[in-house]
Amino acid sequence: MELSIITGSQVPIYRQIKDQICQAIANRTLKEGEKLPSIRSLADQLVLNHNTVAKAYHELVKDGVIESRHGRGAFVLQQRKVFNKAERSRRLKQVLDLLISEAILLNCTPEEVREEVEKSLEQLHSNSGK
Amino acid sequence: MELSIITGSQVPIYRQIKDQICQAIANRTLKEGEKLPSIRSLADQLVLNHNTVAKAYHELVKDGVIESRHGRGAFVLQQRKVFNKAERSRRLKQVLDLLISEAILLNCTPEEVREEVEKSLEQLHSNSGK
Amino acid sequence: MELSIITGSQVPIYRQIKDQICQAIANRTLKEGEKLPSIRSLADQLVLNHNTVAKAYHELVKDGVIESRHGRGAFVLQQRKVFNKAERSRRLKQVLDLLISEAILLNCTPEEVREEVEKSLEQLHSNSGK
Amino acid sequence: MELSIITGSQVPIYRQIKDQICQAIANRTLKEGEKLPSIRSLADQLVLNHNTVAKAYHELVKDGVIESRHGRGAFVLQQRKVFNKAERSRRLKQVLDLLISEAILLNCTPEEVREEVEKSLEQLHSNSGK
DNA sequence: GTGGTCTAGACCACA
DNA sequence: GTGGTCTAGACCACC
Repeated sequence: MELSIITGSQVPIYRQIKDQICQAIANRTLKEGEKLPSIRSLADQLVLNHNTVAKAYHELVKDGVIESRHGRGAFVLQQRKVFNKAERSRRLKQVLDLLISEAILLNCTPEEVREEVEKSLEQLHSNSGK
Repeated sequence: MELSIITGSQVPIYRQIKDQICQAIANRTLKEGEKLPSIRSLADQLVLNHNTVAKAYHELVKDGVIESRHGRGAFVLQQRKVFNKAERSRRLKQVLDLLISEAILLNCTPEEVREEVEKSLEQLHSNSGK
Repeated sequence: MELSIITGSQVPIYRQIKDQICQAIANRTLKEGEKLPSIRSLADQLVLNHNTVAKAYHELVKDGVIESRHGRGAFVLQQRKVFNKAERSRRLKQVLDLLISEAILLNCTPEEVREEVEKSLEQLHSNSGK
Repeated sequence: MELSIITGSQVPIYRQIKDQICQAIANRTLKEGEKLPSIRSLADQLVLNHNTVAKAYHELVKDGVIESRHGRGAFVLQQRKVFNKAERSRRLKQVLDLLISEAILLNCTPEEVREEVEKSLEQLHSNSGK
């Protein structure tokens, strides 16, 4: 599995790891029942503190995405928690409020916001064909 | 002016104040040249420390949205600061990273994100014809 | 890094810190990508409250000079934010108003002001060839 | 006497009054022994709080530029306090340090700073022929 | 350990 | 009265 960390981003590192594992599961790079890399090996690979990776794994366990088997490692679970449409809409709206405020402050046109959204959405494209 | 603060939110209080003032200016609840409530009176009204309000106002000054006049108060600027394209792109990107991160976690399709963006963009439309 | 603070000065402490860090970067005492002292350690060293140092760092972040990484520290940015001509002019004007005000009070001739400006500009020369 | 106040400036209003009176004396618009407008009439004319004008006058008295005669008004003094060259240089340097820091932060060339200085110096020109 | 936010309260400069 | 700065100390998120 290939993960890439952007160190200057607003998104915390543990969240980037979490995001990318979710994405890998969604597009079936990581399949159900498959073993994840160990916390320490992933930390070494990404040159991170192992506590950072541990936090990401811990949240994935809490979210029911992976399962931690003592002494054996972490494994992708069969059942993924699914957010319903209303829940997804509600949670996206929180971030979108920030976006709109920033757009107002910067005096952007709606068109410009759409363009920037499209640019950022490319990261999601690989996830759309699943 | 009516502001509402959610204390338990992820979004820091000073940011909520900043956002709501921006929106008030955008929808012309606050007009150009108009005086904002004083830092301390707004702090009293929202039951906050005055430094929290001061921080919000200070950022608005830095962003060229309002002007602070020593001993007299803060006023909405007549002429907004112009951000260049690169700066607008840079600052939008910071928020968009959060959006994409959330979308990945929620397993949204790009199409669904576009829909939600369009819904939120309506707040911007009302302001774009002026 | 050696900073010196004058507590009785007209110039606020956080501004003195900001200025000296800018100058340290300009004369390459602080290099690109280098880590700044932590907020709290610098506050201890200068016998200041940590919030005062935080305010200086925060402004440097806003001005695109340094980058703050949560839990890791603050770092000199590789690539400086580019201000457009209008913005540079606007911000220089603010300081120049103070200069002219002082020159009037001291009854200086324009020629004398020019001489003093040239003396001070030498600090900028050393940085301009890079 | 014609005074003009810029309300959005960094320079406090009382200081703008002080500056312009000094300048008027220097270019002999106001002559020695001449009566200044009363505090309240000047406050009315400039649409200011009379305390603001009073503060300007009070500092001019303290600096030995004008004299306040109880019940009769304020008058320009014969003897103006003269700053020697070294003193002028020292006081200009304080403000010039701020200018250089800002120029470094904005990544200005020395040439650009000179241009902006020249623009601001035009306010001093009327004072140079005395 | 790091930075980010918030509170409480103080003192100063300006109008 | 207004805003600007600074201190002291708290709690949180991140690494």
